Amino acid sequence: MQKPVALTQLRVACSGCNLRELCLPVKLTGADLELLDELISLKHAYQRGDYLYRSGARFQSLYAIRTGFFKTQVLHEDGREQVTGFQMAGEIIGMDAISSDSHACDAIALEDSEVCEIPFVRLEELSRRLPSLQRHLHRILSREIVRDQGIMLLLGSMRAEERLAAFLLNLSQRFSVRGYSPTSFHLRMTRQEIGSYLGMKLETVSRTLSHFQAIGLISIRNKSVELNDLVKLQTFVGPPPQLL
Amino acid sequence: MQKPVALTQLRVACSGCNLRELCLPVKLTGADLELLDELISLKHAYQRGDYLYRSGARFQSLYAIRTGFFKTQVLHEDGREQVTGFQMAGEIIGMDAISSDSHACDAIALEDSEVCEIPFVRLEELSRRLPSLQRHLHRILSREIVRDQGIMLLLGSMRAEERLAAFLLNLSQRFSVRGYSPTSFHLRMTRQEIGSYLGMKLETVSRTLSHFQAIGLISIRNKSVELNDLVKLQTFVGPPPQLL
DNA sequence: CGGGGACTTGATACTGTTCAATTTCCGTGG
DNA sequence: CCACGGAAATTGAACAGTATCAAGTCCCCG
Repeated sequence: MQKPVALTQLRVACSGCNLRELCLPVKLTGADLELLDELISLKHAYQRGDYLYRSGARFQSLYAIRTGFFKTQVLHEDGREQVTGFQMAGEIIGMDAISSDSHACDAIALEDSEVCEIPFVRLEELSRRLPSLQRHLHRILSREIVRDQGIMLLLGSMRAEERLAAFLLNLSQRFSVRGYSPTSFHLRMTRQEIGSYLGMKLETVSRTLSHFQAIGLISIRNKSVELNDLVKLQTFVGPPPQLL
Repeated sequence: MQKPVALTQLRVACSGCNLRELCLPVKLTGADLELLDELISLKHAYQRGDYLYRSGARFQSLYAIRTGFFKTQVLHEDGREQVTGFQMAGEIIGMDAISSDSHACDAIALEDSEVCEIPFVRLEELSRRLPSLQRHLHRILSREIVRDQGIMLLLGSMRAEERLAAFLLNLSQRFSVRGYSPTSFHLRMTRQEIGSYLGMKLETVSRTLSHFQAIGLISIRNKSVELNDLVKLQTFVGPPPQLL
C-alpha cells in the first residue's frame, strides 16, 4: 500500500498511454498509482478531421494524446482562423479552457488518433494529495505559456524563411524525442495550416520550401520532408541577413 | 477559527494589495485568510527601468503588481527582442518560470511600481489545502495561455492598423476595469516597445497612430491618447478591408 | 479513372521596412 | 529657471518582402 514505485516502473505503467507529459516525473506509492491509472482510464479514438473539442464547449477534461496528431485553432468572428499549435503523442491539450470553463479554441485530428481524457476535477483532487503531481501540472501549464511566447517571438520578429526553418527544426526535435528520425518525416498538415500557424500565406510557404530545396537544405516531395543539413538550417533561424 | 469570511470581507482584506487576480474569487475561513495574508506579505518597490527579474534567474516567486506598469520581453540570442506583454496593477507575472525553474523572460518596470512577491512553494502548499485557491491559480495560468493565443491571432493574421486598434482597445478595456477612463490615458511605453509587442517597426506605429489621428479616430500627443470613437475603432479590428 | 482539393509557380500589387532628415520632448546640469 | 543634449517621435522617399491573383500540375480518394 505504501511502498514506493520506481520511476522505471511508473514509466511502464503509463507508457501504454504515452503520457510522458503527465506521468513520468511523478513518484508514487502503489495506491496512488492506481488512482492515477484510473484518472487516465478514459480513452477515445478520433479519425482524421474529427473535432476533439470545439470552441465554446463546456470544459470538463484535459486530453493526453496517446497516438496521432492534432491541430488547435482559434476562429475570429470575421472568419479568419489562426492555427495556434500542432500537438503530437505525449502532449496535453485543452488547457486554455480552464480559465473560463469553456474551450477557447478548436482541436481537430490531423490523422487517426487516440486520446486519454483526464477529468480535470479529479486531476485537481489528486494533485492536492500528491505534491509532485501538483508541481508537474503547474509545469505543464507553464510550459504552454513559454511555448506560446516562443511563437510570439517567431511571429513578431522573424521573416518567412526564418519562421519556416524554426518550424521544421521544432518538428525535427519533437520527432527525435519520440524516437523517430529527426531528419526525415511526414508533414501531417497542409501548406495552408502551416501558413496559418506561421503567419504567412500558403503560397509563401510553398515558395520558401521550394527555395530551401533549391539550395539543397531540404528535400521535399508533397508531405515528405528530409532535412539535409540541420546545422545550416539552424543558422537560418538566426540573425537578420545583413547583420551577420 | 473556522467561521467563513464573506467575499466582501476578503475583498477588503486583499484590496490593499490590489490582488484582484489572486484573491477575490476565493472564499476562506479566518485562519486560512491569515495564511493568505502572510503569503502575500512581501512587498517591494521598483523604479522605472528596474528589472523585476531577468531571463535565466532562478524561479522562486510569482509577483502580483500592486501599482505601476511592467513589460515582459524575451531576447533572442542574436539581439532581437520581443515584448511579450504589458502588465498593470492587479496582474500576476512570472508564470513562465514554473516550467523550468528559471525565468524565461525579463520583466522591467515602465514606471515606479510596487509589487507583492508570492513564494511559489508556499502558494502551492496553500492551494493544496484550499481547493478554491487551487482552482483560481489554475485559472490564472490558463488565462495567460488564452491571452497569448489572442496575441498569436493578432500577430499572425492582422494588419498593422488592426493590430494597433486592437492594442488601444485592449488598454482601454483594462484601464476601464481598474476605474480609469477608457477613452483617455497615458501610454507608458515607447513606440518601439509597442512595435515590438505588435510585430511592427516603430515608424509604422508612429505612422499608423498619425493616420488614426488624421481621420479623427483618436487624438494623440506624445504618450497621451484620447480615443474619440471606441465603436469605430472596434470596426478596425475586424474583417480585412475588401471583405466588408 | 475521374474529379476536386492540394500544391507549385509566375506576374503584379501593396503593405510595411529601411534609411535619412528633422522636430519634439524631457531630464540634467549650469 | 533656462539652456543643453540625447532620446523619442514624426515624416518622407525608396525599397524589400509578402500578399494577391491567376494558371496550371500533381496527387489522393472515391
